[in-house]
Amino acid sequence: MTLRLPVLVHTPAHSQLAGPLTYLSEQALAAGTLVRVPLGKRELLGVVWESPTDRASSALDPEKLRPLVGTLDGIAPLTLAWRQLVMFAANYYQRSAGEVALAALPPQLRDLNTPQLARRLKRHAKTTGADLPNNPVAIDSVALTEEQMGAIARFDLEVGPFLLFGATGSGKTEVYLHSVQQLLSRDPSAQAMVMVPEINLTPQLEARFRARFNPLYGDNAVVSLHSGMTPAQRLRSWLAAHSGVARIVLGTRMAVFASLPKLKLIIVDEEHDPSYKSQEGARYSARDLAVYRGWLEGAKVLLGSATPALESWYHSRPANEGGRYVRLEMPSRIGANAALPTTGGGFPLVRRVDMNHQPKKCVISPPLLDAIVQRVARGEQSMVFLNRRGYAPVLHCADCDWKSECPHCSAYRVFHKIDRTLRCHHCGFAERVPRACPACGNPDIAPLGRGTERLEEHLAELLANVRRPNSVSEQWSEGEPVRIARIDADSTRLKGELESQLARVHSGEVDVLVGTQMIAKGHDFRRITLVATINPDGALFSSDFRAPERLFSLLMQAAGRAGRDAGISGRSEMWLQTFHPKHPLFEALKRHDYPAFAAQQLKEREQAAMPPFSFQALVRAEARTQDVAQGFLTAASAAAADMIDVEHLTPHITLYPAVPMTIQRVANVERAQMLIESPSRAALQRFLTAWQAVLHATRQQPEGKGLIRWAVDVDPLAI
DNA sequence: AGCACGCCGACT
DNA sequence: GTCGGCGTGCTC
Repeated sequence: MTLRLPVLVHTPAHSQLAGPLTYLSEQALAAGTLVRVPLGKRELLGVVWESPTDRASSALDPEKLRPLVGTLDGIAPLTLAWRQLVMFAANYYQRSAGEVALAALPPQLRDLNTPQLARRLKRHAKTTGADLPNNPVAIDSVALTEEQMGAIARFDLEVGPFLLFGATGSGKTEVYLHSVQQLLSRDPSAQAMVMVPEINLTPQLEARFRARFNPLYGDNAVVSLHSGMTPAQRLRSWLAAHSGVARIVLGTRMAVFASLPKLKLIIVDEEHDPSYKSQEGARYSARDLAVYRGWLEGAKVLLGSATPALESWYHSRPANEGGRYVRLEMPSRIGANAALPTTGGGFPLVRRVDMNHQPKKCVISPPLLDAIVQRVARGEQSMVFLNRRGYAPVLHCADCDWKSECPHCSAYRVFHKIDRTLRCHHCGFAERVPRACPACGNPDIAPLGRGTERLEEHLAELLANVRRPNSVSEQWSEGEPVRIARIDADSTRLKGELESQLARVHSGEVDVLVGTQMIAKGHDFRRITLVATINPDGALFSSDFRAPERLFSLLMQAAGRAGRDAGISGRSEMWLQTFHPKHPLFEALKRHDYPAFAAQQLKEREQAAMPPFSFQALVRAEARTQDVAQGFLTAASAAAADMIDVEHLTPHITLYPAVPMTIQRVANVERAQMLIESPSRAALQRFLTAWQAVLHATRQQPEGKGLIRWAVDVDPLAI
């Protein structure tokens, strides 16, 4: 008998092909089976989405149904929980299930043909299980602190989800390792997933997990999953996870969709990090999906951070106040020297330089320069942090007021002195720096503002006459010049550059390190005793209501870079140059008091009815002209107003007017957006689901003419 | 998203 | 006279 199978294929949300397509099959295939199906002239990878149905899909001409090509033999069907996760993510983030499902599978699954795949599967089968150590080595247990033991015990006992609020250097990673170890030793088939925000952070975490778990469970026990891997590596990891051979999957946000049939534990490290929110395709939050997936699969979820996202912090308020997460606290730094009262718990001393009382236009204030010079003299390292790469953000002509605008975007091109280019950081357009003003011919065009390149140059000038003590003779007078290095996206473009530059810092070949947030995250610099931030004020009065939260967490992380070595932590310092030294954010930072900062922020958010006290979605539209982009949104909004009455949602949904995006034009495409807000997540979801059809319909209307695309961003991070 | 079909500008 | 630009439309 010929059966009809609903199959998901890669059909983007914009196509008219939503939902599963129906194919004919002679055999009943289990839901979750991977198949190949014809679509038009192409052959695509698909996932059988439900059990076979006899009922004819009403709308479709049965004569048009085509049989599926075949199944991907040797790969077990994806589990119900995985399919439910995909379904939930597709619904919640307003995308098609096919897009989410197929994006979650390794690309090689669709690219390889049947014999190629069979070869890969055979290789995979050979390497599995063969190398299990028959004599599990005793793991080298690290002595745990009281706080760590307390957190682990509660994690073991309670259900969760958990928020591990642990200071930088409090030993969160050891808690992760221990929890995973406990799980794997109790359950011989259980799997764990550990997520980190950035690819850069995977190698060191992988090394630590391998060192701990390979001796126990073999070389395939730990696999990674992130976009920096080759397609072949990704397939290998995916298969290891899917087949249950891999016990631990480490990865970036994409790992949240990995197939782990025996998933029992999910850890999200640095859970506050914005990288967990995808910014293209389905704009999902891997952290939020991790919590949902844990609930789906009955797996424990542990979110870890020294500066949790305000949403997570709010969720972890006491249960009797409505909190849903269990808060585990580890406030102390390991190895902190309590005998040094000035620093308190081994945290760096925060010093604020009031720039109102410094020489005008100075970049590095005299006291900060002096502090850096002192470190150099002592053979210690300093780190100067500026979150803007390039030499200068704008090039300017004082005569005619010309500025280095990008011809394709509503943004300035950044001056990169290293290769003498003006580069647009939005569309990539680059040109050689003109010798004279392109508008009026004035040869005297000047950089405005500064980035890391210019800061590096400036520091070199300021420190030109300073000598570091000669490593052999320790003689101040005969010393060598100060060695300055810069680490940012430009200096680490080539593969392996970041590692080699970090190694130079670690081995002491660098005295002063300049860099963007890249150097503030994750990497341990044991010999740095001074961290300075040049100009953090921008985020204090930003229109983005999340800017203070991001700044606080970035500064806390940056401060955490200083003096992780117990021996020197007592004299490490974090310097802030600011025109607002009394700002509450800096006051809280000085006390290393995240709870106070969070309480103040939450109060503001509550008064302004902003997340987490309201729920938001953003619709973005792109078109050749701003009028078309906004017109489409306005028309869809008007149509929604009618719809809302029907749905009885009016009191719960606020639709704001369509406005140009902050960067209105990128690569000659005009962008507009519209904010939708509701005090109820469920009401917002109901509205968006109903509105989806309206948006599609609006596109067919005259108002949709010329529209390039539109997309919904649920729980957007930046507005 | 692909991949077709389809109608208007600069080239062997 | 063709090659090719990307606008519109279709795929179980």
